[in-house]
Amino acid sequence: MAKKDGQASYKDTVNLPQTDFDMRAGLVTKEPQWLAAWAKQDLYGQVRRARAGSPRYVLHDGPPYANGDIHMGHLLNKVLKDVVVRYKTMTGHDAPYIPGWDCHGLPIEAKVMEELGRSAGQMDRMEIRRKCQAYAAHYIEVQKQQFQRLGIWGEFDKPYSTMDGAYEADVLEVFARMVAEGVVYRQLKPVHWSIENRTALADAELEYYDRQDTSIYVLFALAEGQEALARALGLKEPAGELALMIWTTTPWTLPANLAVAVHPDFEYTAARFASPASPDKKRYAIVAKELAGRVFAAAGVKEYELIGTVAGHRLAELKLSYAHPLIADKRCPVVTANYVTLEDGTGLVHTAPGHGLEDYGTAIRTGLEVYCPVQADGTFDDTAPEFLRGKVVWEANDLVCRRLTEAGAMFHQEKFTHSYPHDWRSKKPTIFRATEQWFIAVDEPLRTTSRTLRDLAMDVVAEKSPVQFVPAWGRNRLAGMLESRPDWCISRQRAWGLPIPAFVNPHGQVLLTPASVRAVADHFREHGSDSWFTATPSELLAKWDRKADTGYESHADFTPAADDAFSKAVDKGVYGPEFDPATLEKQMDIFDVWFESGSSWHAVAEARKLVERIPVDLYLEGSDQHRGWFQLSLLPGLAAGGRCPFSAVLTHGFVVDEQGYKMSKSTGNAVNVQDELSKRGADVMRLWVASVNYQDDVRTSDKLIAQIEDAYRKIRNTLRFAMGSCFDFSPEHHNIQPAEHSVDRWMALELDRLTRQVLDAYEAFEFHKVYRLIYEFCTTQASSIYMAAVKDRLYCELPHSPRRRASQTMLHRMLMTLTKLLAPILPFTAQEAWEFIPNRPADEPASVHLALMPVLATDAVDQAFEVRPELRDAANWTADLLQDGPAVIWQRLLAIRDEALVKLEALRATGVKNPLDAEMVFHVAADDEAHRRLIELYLSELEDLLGVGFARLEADLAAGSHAVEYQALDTREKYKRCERSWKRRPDVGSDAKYPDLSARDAKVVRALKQGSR
RNA sequence: GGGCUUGUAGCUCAGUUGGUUAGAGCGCGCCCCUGAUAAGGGCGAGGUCGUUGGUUCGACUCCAACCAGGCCCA
Repeated sequence: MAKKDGQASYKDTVNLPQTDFDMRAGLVTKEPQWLAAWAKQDLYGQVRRARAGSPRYVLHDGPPYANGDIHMGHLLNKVLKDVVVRYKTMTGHDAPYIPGWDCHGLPIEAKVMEELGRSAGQMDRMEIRRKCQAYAAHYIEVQKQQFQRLGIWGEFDKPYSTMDGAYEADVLEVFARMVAEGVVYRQLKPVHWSIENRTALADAELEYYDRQDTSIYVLFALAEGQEALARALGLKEPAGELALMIWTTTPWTLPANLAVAVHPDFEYTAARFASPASPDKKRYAIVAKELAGRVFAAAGVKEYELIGTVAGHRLAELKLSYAHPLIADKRCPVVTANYVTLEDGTGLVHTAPGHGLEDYGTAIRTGLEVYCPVQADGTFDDTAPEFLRGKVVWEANDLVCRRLTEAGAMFHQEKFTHSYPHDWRSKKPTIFRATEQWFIAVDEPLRTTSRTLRDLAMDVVAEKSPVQFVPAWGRNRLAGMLESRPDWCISRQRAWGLPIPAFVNPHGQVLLTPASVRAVADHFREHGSDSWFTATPSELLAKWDRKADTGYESHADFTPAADDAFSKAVDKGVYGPEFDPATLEKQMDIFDVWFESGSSWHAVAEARKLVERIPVDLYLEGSDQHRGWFQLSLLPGLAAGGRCPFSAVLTHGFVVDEQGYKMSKSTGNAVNVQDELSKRGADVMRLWVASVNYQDDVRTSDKLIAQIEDAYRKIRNTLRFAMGSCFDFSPEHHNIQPAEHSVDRWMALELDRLTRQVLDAYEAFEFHKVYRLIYEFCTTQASSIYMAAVKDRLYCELPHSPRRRASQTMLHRMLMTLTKLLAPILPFTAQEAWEFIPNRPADEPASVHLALMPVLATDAVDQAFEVRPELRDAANWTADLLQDGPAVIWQRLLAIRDEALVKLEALRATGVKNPLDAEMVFHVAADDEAHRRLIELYLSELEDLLGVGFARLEADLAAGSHAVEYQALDTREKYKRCERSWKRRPDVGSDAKYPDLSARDAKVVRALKQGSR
């Protein structure tokens, strides 16, 4: 048919988009290729060199733990960091990023021990350490690959690792400074202890099994304050003995009893009863009123009488003391404690600070000694009552019970079964036993500032502090923890870690001075911390000048707290004079891993010269790190670095499932990073990260990520269409400023608006705003409105026509802008797009990652949006509404577009499926100059914005009307169709030579014919 | 149990100092285009703003309690 031929021939005269930028991303296969290419050309190195000398921006990496594959939490954290680093780089900063790994610690050691199984018992520390070292090294490599696959940029060739000798030496330097500040001390503290393996155990190493024990109710006879108590209770005559009744399931801890704890708010009463031991003698037992019934029922005592009540805090205030039931002449006090409950026992709690964490806390609070008569092998030492010395705690149970019965102190005993912690390796029951531990004092003045660590830390989180918290509540959360935190226990009794470089002399005195620590640090720097286990003290202290070391003297005035237990530990010889390396012995404690990572501000940021001195610009971690890395970097930073290590802290929430529940392997709701990655590619995952508001917990599932993939495609296709439309365009030769009343002008404004809002959002770390802004721009402004509108001129106008070139100018600018704005989030796609942008300006670098973010003409956006409020109401529009900012005029035009589209939709229902088969008539009143002029000026643009074949204006409404009325008409009978532009218009056929073309198209085809001759 | 924190359409997010029928994009449904085509466009239906009280002329917005999540502790 002739018609078909005509179509075919005109198609050759139309400027259809051309591009090789694939519609389908193929990220899964392409991304590894990009990575390989970038590695080959050392693109990261190029970027760093390009920014050398520029203002620094340092995001200091908090080290993930080197075990296992990365999970969604890692992905979230690392991508956020990468977006920050890339954005800062693109705003002209030199933004180095040194990724790190936390290597020491129990999870790896436990895993290694588990894998080794039974043979573990036979291994020495060095064997364990070597296995752990290999394990950590393996996962550093694994995670390094996985992070890089996500497009994370950084010094992956030279990452930091906490098991590196130089790093370890730098941690010790931080420690040495803290020793010099006088905040490091040693003190007893109860820990889970395995008698079998003579070692402290971590919670993870405990297994709970049922065990039968003896539970006993014991009467502690009052020694002092009987009368006062009798009065308080309202007893007429204390015609018998008053005693405090306690309950315990570990009789062997009674020798270490130092106090009885009561709850300040509970009511206590005196229960008069006939003692089974001496039925004729009346005794009064003090118990919590609410528990009295249960206690006597348990003992089978039916006859008793409750007399009077007294509040717990009164009991403490009365200065009572009781006679220790096992130790002659020993008197112990009544203290208060909030952890006392009414669930079990008597409401009075046997307190042995050497054998329980809560008891220990009470001891610290009330000044009790942390007394532990039980030795490492589970036997009692010589400070214990004679009948127990040398006996293991398990046999002591019966001995103690017998002694209590003999003394008439046993009220009742019974066997019972409970869940009890056992050593996971020996499967034997564990005990709580106080051992010497190292601490950082938070309430001792530093020697150089005379202020305590807690005070300094509270300054950092104070309202007026310059340290920035994103989101702001991070400040609060950190403050709450710092306010109430106890001294930091930094020692662990494990193999896989950095040794605390303390030595003991034959007198039992400990050597630990800034100089001795630094000497060991020197040794570690060269040989690694393994040398602690292989070298002799003399070798380790080779660089220590014993005579010159006055470190211990400088601590002569160190009297932390008016606390007996504390002073005693110091007196025990933390700093003593007699230290000959030849006679010293190494101590085997290692550091809490938090001390190692908490020193990274020095071991990395300062040691690697990222900054001359802290603070760095940003720490960015999950919200759990308020207790972890944020806090435990802050303390060493303040003590050893003299200041807070960070200028800003950014926190993100946790990755949870679609319903908002935490992800776990057991419930099977976890999203697997590798699966998603191999299905969708890194850029999709990165876009997901950017799309969520990380300040809260972020929900995810395969379904939700699939939705993000749709968004990715939309963005990609927006770029693609713009690229295709610019195939014959070069900004250098063809740039044309948008015509005054063109939709290009609007696009220019929209691009400026987008750019400013996106850059603002990046600055505020609000990446989900970046995402939303760009995405909505692509769907609405670019795709739905602009590109649809300018298609006709791009396709049908003469290639060099100003009308077409002006739109290409905008599209090209859009390409450059969008690609740059997207680059921090979609590094792969942005680079790919960058290379496909036709005729990139010569002053732009070969890689988008070397480029700088677009710069905005100042306040152009504001001016464009300037509006006079009185003109908001259409009834007030006058001719000078055209004096408003162009963005405001365009708001009105787009409103007109919306209303007209509804009419068009209605017309569609009558059979006009294609808008090109319709014409839009705008009706206004002749005296409504505002609307008349507006539509007149923009009539051709409205035609394209609506996608109709033809648009016209009629000033035929009643005078005084300020409305626009829309009429969508079917033109299939009325006008002929232009076979080139497919528009139905009155001017089709006006050129006799081209009867099937509109005037514009006839002119274009004529020109093309001439041109080709 | 405590500290911090979150709860607006199926999803991701907006909702300005409390003020008319709570918005956007996606998804979904219906339709169109076939010169962005494993693309593009139009229209439409979806919300008792976690619940319950309270303050107020008026509350998604302020207060309280509760419910359900999350992190960290105990």
